[in-house]
Amino acid sequence: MKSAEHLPNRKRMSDTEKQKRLVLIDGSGYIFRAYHGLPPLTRKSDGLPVGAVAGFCNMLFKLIKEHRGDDAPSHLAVIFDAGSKTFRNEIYDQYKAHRPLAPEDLIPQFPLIREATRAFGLPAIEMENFEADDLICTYTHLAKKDGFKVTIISSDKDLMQLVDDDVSLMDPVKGTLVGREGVIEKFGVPPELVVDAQALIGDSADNVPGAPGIGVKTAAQLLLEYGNLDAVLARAGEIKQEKRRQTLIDFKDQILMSRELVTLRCDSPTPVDIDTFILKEPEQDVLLTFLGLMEFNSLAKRVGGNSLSLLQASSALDKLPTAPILRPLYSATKQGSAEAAIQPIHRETYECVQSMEALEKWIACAYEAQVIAIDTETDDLSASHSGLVGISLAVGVNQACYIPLAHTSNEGFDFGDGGGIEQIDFQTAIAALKPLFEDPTILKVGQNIKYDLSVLHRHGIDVAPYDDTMLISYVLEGGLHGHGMDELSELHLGHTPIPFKQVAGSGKSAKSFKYVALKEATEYAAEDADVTLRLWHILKPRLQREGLVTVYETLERQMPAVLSEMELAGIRIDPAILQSLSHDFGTRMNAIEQEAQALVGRPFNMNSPQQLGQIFYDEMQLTGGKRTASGQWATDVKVLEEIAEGKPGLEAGQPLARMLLDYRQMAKLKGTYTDALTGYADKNTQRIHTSFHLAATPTGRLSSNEPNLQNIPIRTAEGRKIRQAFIAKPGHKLISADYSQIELRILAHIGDIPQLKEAFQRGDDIHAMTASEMFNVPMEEMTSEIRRRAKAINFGIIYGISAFGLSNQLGIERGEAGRYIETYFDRFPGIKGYMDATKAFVSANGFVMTLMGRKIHIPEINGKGALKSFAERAAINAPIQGTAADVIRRAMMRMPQALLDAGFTTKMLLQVHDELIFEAPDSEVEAVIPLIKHIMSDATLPALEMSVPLIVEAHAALNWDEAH
DNA sequence: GCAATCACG
DNA sequence: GACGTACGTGATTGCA
Repeated sequence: MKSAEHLPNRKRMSDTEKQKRLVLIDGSGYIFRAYHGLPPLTRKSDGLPVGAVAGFCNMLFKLIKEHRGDDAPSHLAVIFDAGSKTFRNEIYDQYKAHRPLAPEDLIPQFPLIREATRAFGLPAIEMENFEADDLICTYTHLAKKDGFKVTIISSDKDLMQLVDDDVSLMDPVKGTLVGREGVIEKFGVPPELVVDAQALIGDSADNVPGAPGIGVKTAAQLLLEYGNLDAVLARAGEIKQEKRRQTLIDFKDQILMSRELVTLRCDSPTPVDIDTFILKEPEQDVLLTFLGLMEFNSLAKRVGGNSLSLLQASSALDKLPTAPILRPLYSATKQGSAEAAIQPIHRETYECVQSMEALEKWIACAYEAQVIAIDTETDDLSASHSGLVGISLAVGVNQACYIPLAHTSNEGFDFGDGGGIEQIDFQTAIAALKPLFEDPTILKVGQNIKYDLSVLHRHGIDVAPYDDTMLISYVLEGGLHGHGMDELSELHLGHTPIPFKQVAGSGKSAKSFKYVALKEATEYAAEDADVTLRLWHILKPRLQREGLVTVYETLERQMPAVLSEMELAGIRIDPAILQSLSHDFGTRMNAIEQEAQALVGRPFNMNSPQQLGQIFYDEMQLTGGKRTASGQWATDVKVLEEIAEGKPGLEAGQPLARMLLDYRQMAKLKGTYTDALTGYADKNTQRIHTSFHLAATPTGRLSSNEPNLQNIPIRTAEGRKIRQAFIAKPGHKLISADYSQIELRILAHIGDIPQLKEAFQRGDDIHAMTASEMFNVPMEEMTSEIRRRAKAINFGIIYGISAFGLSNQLGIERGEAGRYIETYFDRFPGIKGYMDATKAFVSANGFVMTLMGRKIHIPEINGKGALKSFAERAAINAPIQGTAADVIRRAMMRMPQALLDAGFTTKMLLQVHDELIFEAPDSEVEAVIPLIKHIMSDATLPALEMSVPLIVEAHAALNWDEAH
């Protein structure tokens, strides 16, 4: 064995200078082995997946224990892959392109595993754009120059190219050392020819093409015969076997590229010096704290201590270098963080940063703090267009600053010179902040951070990692109150931040933030960052205490980045179509208005419900009209339709009601859509950029505003014309993919209704099936009217049905509606059971939960009478609507990476509750649709297996109307 | 700033 | 027995 060979050498050296031995561990390989080798373990207190972390810790523990004594390494480091893309993707975009995505429950464990490494007192090394193998190669070369012996622990055969007298490779599975002979055994060539051999052989796992038809044997034979790859290629013409000769000539470029791909780089940047790899015992309290927090109790015992309680562990917390994902968990135990956060606000301590020296000082503080709050100020409210005016940072309680970047005193006349205001050059400041904002070890906290992500992205900064206090609050207290900063500040800090109105004015006198004087701007903006950081200290630890970490991590945290990308992409419209529709609607409205005024005999406002009530009930003397809640005459569609039908007492209003119905429809379409939408379109790109709100609804649904693209007409033929104006850019198609009947499917699953589940599994018409069950009509004899009634009942159930509501919807007697409901409950008893259980649960707890664990608070359940009934219906609806919302969120979070990994450039543009809209190049349409369907259909996996299939329908077309 | 209306899921 | 209702959004308009 190798060690015997080197024994004399080492002994001799140990008299004077001990032989330095470096062990480099391929951490990424370890992760996957740990993950696949263990059952999917989760942390007991909050369900965070930690199986791979546990396996990894066990391996490190074993490794350290085994490497004590005589031939113990003097230096050791664990090397990781930094990301999925490296310089090799620039050489060959298909490199590793067929690799499957990391499993969902493994992703949050990557940062934890780096943390585990540090807790064991070992350096965790990675470098963006390079693979772990490149770093291993680089450090190996450096170490050899320094007189080290190197052992690489990895099962990756690529590393065999590094083996020589001073470098050996250890297979962690078999525990065997691979030396020169081992390499020859594997490749048939010595280590120095491994790269040439791999270039010929290729690698299907990494998608390295190599030379078609040439395998290990042939490669070795060729290389040994000609000496090396260059010689093989140069003398390819001499090869006798015709096919082999032709392959080597035809695929020369591909083989050379393959060699470039498999050659490890020994010149990658090195984040730290080898000296820092010097091996030392782990600090017991730090390691035990980590193991305690991970709740690895048996390993903690083996390491030596009794397992520590979180509180006892807190003294060790500050010694632990913390990765962002773990930091918040530690903070849960930090007495004082949350307490410090409620100290009084001192705005006078905020600093206005006007020089690079000052900015560099703040950036240094930010690195020290590791968790900082950021906030951007802009010249208007639209994240996709507004200009960046300044940035504020908070690094601690009352430690906040504002960095003005584009302020000016030339109000109304922006000469771009700042009007003599002293501020750092815009690009210089951006360049200085970019590394901080993108540093993977610094957690950036924002309040509604989607806005800041969008603004900063347009200046070349991709903020990561981040937390969002608005979303943390939403997870903790959704349904109890709003989640805007001012409201949260009042609630948790008892502090009223300076209202925006106070600094920028409101209404007509409102001015852009760039004209706000620096003193006021600093107080306002720095306070926002200060408050945000304080809120984070108070709210984030509660996620863990209340068992909501997984909900936050899997349903919220990625959404700001996903939505920011969608909003910035926007969707293209054809203004000519909208203008032509506007003109058409306008002409017809005018004609109707003339007619109606002639009929009434005087001018009146067609848009005034009040005047209409007067005309119908005072002047025309109609009887039997309804009134609204506030006592006005009701003139909504329902009432107008009754009048238009000419019911007794209402005949006189018939012609006018018809006119109004037509007028109203067109006024709505023109005013809300055809006129307004063109105004939202970007002049250059003709694209509309909506804003999605993540914390607007109690159920987890998104909302869309400015403009609302979730209520574009579809139900009438006239309305659908508006959808035709939403188009794909040239060479592209829009793809609309929507979940079919998702809420009813979720109801079938939650209520465990056998007939519904079976019908969905068979793919039956669900409303017809319901009708058949309820009304004892065989499917073959189903009429559209009976089916319509059943459909209304199905929807009614989702809304927390009442006889009144159903009778209203179907236009039938209340008693009859009541009998329908009884029949329904009789046929589907599971639904009654779900409704009763939900009512009991919400009464006892004040909230209900979705299948994915999102809490929806319904405080009104403690009210009386109508308020309580209202709350009960909301409680019945919330888990259904909320689970559907969770499902599409999961799909959305996975979609961008899935598209990217599969090599598509298709972009996700819009979400409309159960539908996603994409823009795809024509060449991708056919292949991308199955991927989209797959991501959406399987969105609940692996966390939740539905007993009903989630079916997704998708179509592509040039416009939204035809795609749907 | 609220009420009424109506567009969507 | 009265209450007053279908669940969840956002935009526009009129009117105080």
